Amino acid sequence: MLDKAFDPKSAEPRLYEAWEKSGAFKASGKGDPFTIVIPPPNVTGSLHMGHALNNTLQDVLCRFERMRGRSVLWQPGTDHAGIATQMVVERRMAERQEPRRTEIGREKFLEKVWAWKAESGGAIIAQLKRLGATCDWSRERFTMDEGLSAAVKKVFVALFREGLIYRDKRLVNWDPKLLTAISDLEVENTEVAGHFWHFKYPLEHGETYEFPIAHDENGEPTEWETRDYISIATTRPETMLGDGAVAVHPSDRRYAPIVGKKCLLPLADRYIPIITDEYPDPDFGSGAVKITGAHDFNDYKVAMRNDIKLYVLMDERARMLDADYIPEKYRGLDRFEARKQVVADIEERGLLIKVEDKKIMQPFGDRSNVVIEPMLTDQWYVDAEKMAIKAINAVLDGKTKITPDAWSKTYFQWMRNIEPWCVSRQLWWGHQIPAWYGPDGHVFVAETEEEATKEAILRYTQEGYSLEDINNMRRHEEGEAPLLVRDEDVLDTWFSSALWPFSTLGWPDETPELAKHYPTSVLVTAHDIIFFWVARMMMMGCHFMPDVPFRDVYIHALVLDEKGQKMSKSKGNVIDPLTLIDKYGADALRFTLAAMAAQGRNIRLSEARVEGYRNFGTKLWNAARFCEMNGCVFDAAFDPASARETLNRWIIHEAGKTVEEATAALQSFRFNDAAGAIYRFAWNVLCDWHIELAKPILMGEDCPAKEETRKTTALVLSEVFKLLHPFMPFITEELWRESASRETALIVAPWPEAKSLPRAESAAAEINWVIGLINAIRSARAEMNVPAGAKIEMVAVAAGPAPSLRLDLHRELIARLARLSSIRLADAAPKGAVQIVHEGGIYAMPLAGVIDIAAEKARLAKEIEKCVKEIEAVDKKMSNPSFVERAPVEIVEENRERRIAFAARQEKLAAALNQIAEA
RNA sequence: GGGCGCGUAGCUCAGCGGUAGAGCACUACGUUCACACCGUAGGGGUCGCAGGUUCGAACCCUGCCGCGCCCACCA
Repeated sequence: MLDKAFDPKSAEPRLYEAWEKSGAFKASGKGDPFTIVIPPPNVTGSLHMGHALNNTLQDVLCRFERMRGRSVLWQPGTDHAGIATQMVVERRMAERQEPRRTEIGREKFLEKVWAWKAESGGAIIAQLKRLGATCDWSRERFTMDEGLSAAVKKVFVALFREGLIYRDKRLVNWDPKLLTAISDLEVENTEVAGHFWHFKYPLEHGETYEFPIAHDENGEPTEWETRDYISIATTRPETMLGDGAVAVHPSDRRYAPIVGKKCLLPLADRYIPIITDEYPDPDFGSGAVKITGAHDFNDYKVAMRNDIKLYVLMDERARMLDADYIPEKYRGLDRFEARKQVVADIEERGLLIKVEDKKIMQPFGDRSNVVIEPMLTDQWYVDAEKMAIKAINAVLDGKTKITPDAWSKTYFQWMRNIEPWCVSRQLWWGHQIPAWYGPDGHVFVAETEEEATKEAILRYTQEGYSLEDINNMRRHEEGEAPLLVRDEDVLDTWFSSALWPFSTLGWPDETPELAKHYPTSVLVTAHDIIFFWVARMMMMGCHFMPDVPFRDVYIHALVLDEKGQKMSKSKGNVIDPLTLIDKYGADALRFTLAAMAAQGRNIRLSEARVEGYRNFGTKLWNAARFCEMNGCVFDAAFDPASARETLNRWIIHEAGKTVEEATAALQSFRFNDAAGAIYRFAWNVLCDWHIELAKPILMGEDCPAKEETRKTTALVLSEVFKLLHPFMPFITEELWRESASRETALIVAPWPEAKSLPRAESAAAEINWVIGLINAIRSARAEMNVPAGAKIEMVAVAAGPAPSLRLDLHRELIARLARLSSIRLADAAPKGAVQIVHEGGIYAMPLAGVIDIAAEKARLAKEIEKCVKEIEAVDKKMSNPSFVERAPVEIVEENRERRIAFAARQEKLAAALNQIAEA
């Protein structure tokens, strides 16, 4: 006996445990493999709404495919999240007033991180389970576990040997708070209020030139002033101390007289050349640009092109260096203090022309939120441009399909303009780069130190060193030291994530899982990590594997808050999915997310919607209770094709249509369409009509029709459980178990097949006629203010043989649902009756004395008005010759029929109006 | 500066070439033996604006207005 309502709190953990124990999450069976690798959440993380959506959709697909008999592997795991995790642990150490990481050293620190991971790293996994995620937890991986580390090493070494990974000294995005380089993607450019300072750089030897200050309409100069300086503008005055030149555009005639000469770099008291380069825009600012090659990406390029000296100004914390080219007073100052000082000093010397307020784009570290400083350092790079080629082609050729297709454009755009990927990070938590340096600075890349050492010995031997020399190399003044010193840096977290689709399956070993499940079927993710992750998996997968990492990429929405803002911890606008699960159950949250996951659109989550879908679950629960109370028990031996009753054939027909619709939608990732179709069928068709229409039979005398109806109803309800299971796994599984004795759990039950639910168009037409009539009667009753409880008589006027038969067949149903006391046939409508027109028939309800003549007149007039409007619309179309000529025949025919139907209806209504007017 | 997306019922959103839809909210009625987390009936939209294409446009095209996102080196 079913309880009064479903209790998610007690049922969910119980059901989940049963599924897991049963081995349902394992990729067994002989079906076609269906594989999804989970976007590994950060070990530091907890489940947010984005995860909830992402994993709901993956779980919907996995459950759907599992029921369709495929051998489903949903590969789970977590990401070590280098920067984030290191930050979390360091913060915790600080809170506990423990020694800093630099004080305890690398090894001790890493022990602490591992300890932390062991202690609280599993939180998000538990939360995924609460959502109902059917990952194969026995295969859980971590990006820093042994197997994945082996994959990382192998990939790094291979790419290095192929020349696709290299070490280079160039400008990188430096995070002065986290003290590491970061990639372009980890920089967030934000517009901030800044200033634009205009400085004079005096010319050498007090030289002067004529600078045009007014022009005629042709742009010819008309007025000049004599200048002994060149005017430059900057948003970062402190960097002037590192200027190596001033550049102007070669076509800029204003500066032609002084090109090639030198100007004084104030404060630094150096002379720097005035050069030409294509970079300066003559129409912007003064047209002259100070070139600070070591602290600006553009300037760096100019400096490289023109062989301009670079002056590194700052240390790793962005404090001014103690360097001989920096005046003493600035040394040791923070860059922002230095800025103030520089401006003050320039002004004091009378070299400040003006200061403008200006909005500027400033780069911030996405983790640290401090201003990123371009710094000249040695880092490791992946030659992304070369690796992108195969990845681009794979999508072009359709080997990987991105859905919605609009995102492939974004993918291409980024891939085609890709920059070298800086993969080294000056952190401790992560995959330490497998590179070792010899005494002469030569780098040896190998999977192990032994191999690197072997290589080193080989190289030095070939260079003519004897074994003894090599041994001597190991000796420092202090004594024994290793020949090679390992690179301290670790790899970008995304480097290991990029290998996820094959590293989790066992690569580089040739495991059975790899053979069976690669390429994976679909990657489900949000668009904000297309660059970070999808693109890089494509590059790595296409390079190291014989095929693409996934056949489909499904890009889903971002979940936003009610104001349409991205949820973020810093904004404090996060809606916790677990709170919603506690309140409404996991099923309600899942269904809401799926129902709102329309392609190409973001989701603004509203709690009312979750509540609404929780109610849907309850509705289904109650339908099942009804079935239970009325002996509708699932019978595996019952064949829906054997159903004879019209009502049963109709509901089977409708169920078949729904199966088709939901299946097609799920196959093409239209989650919202699938959810909507199932919802409408379950509530608006099965509950609202079938169950209501079935009541008289179910509650009547025992007979074959009753037995068939019981079995049909139970069967259709079972089909709903199946269809709904991917979306609402808990409540459907519970009902599945409670409503019949079954051989298998719902989670592994076969997905419904449309072909086993035969269509019955004539039955559908008949039942729809009944439904329509009931609707019409109800509507008229309400409008005539007939009390809901009152039973009234109905007279079918001059009904033809077909409607008469239908009326006769469904007399009891119609009477019950429309609250009629009797139904009889007559040749004319009785006086003082409300008359309705349904599919050409007139149905009158005599309301002797009760009827409000004026109200009935108004009602009929309103109905007639509707017909007139429809007819007018059709006439307008039909009277247009080109419509009849050019529109498809079936459209024209449809309109013709429409006209006939409405005209007939209007005629009947008019007759009714006429009659009532006489009365 | 490029690129993408969005403006449809009070709110959150489907629909994207042939009769305007859902959930929530709202109004009226309802103790019908599954369900008030319910039922029945109903109100509510010139589908951002202006042009164009088409027999026909919420849907395609162009422009404009408003909003959002991504990328980018204007010092």
